[in-house]
Amino acid sequence: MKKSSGRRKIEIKRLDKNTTRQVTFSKRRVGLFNKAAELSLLCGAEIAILLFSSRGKVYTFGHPNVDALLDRFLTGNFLPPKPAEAYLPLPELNLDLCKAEAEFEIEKKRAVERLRNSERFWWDEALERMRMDELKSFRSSLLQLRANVAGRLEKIRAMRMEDPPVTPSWSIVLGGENQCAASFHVVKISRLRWIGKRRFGVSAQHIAPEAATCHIHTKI
Amino acid sequence: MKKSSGRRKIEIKRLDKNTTRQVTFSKRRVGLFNKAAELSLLCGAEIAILLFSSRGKVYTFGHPNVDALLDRFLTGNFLPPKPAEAYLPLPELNLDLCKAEAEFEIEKKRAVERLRNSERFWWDEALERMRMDELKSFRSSLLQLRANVAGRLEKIRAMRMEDPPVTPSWSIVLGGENQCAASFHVVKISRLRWIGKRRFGVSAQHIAPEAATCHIHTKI
DNA sequence: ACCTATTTATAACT
DNA sequence: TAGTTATAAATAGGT
Repeated sequence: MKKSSGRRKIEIKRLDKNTTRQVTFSKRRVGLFNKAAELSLLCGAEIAILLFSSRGKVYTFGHPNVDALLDRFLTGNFLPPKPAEAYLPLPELNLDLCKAEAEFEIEKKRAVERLRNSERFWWDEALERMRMDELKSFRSSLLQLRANVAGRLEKIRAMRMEDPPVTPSWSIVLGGENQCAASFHVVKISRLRWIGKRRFGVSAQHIAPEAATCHIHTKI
Repeated sequence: MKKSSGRRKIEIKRLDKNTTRQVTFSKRRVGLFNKAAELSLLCGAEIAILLFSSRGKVYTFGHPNVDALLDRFLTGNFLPPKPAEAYLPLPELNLDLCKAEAEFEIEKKRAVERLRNSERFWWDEALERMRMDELKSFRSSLLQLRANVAGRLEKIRAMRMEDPPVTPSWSIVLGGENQCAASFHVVKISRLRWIGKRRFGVSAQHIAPEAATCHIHTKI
């Protein structure tokens, strides 16, 4: 005699029964995070997942961890930070690098001024227009940003302490960070169907209104 | 005669062969995003996935879209914005709300000043200390933040236009946003094994060094 | 890209 | 929430 009717095919649409929906959420959440973990390990990829349940709980998955990946995404530093050794300039580049130092300092001063003058503008103006709730959100964003900046500065400082650079510190910048900080943009926005097809970019008439968008970002 | 040897079991560890790794990445990426889409649709959950390939490409999945969810996560607004109707104050609360209006305006002015005076400080100081690469990252963060703020303001404005509020606009704030903006914290940090077990919180001796951490955030 | 033998995930039930 | 089992779905290796 059968002990279970076994798995049955279901339609992929909102589960109406409350208990079923909750059980399915738990099971599939674990399944999703396992898939993410496997992908990460098999292919050396890094993944962050933010999962908001309909009842306001948030589950996150991250390899190596969520915050670093969010930070990388928001700041556009899409490549993982490499070990400091990777940033040592090749000998034959040393001359160029030394020549660049002076220009670099000037460029930096200009950048600071640009930020001061242009970026501060919208901020002042926006503050006036915000309502209280908007102010609160904005403040949270700022705090987050401050934490990110502080964290990054501290990390860099710590690195300098324990690993005194043989090359001038800005050479690390030129050799590595600049490369890492290269700009990216979205080259492809395709749409993923909820049901059926296993592929991106299905033809337009197949796209349901609830379709999610899938972005692929690529170095400019 | 067999047309294929069929699927075979593999060990979950980095795939050494380059082509295999790339093919697997593509296939499993699609599989992962489909799982996320199904979970979202079946259970009414919202999901953002950031996937960094080992070669510097970034793939994102988001329902309804990545940016809104990142914003929600970073600002701590974990509950989805409800439709405006949900925010109408109950009749018996109307008196209190009206009384609150005046205080609210004053509170807002104070908040603006606080932001001006305190938040701008670290920014000025930090700018001076940053190196060029740090400036660039910081600028990216600012641009992102500006985009978020602009988007939010615009959305709110659009909502007001097409749906003139019967109640004063700040009542929406009090009734809804405050509730939504409640603080959360991490109540559980469990670890997920890469291989085998399908569950969080495996005992410590089973945790591989490459284990990912899984956070569960809950309302305080 | 497509194919198919298999492995893996999971819906319903306990 | 945890276990069971029949079955649906994903996918490794090959073309």
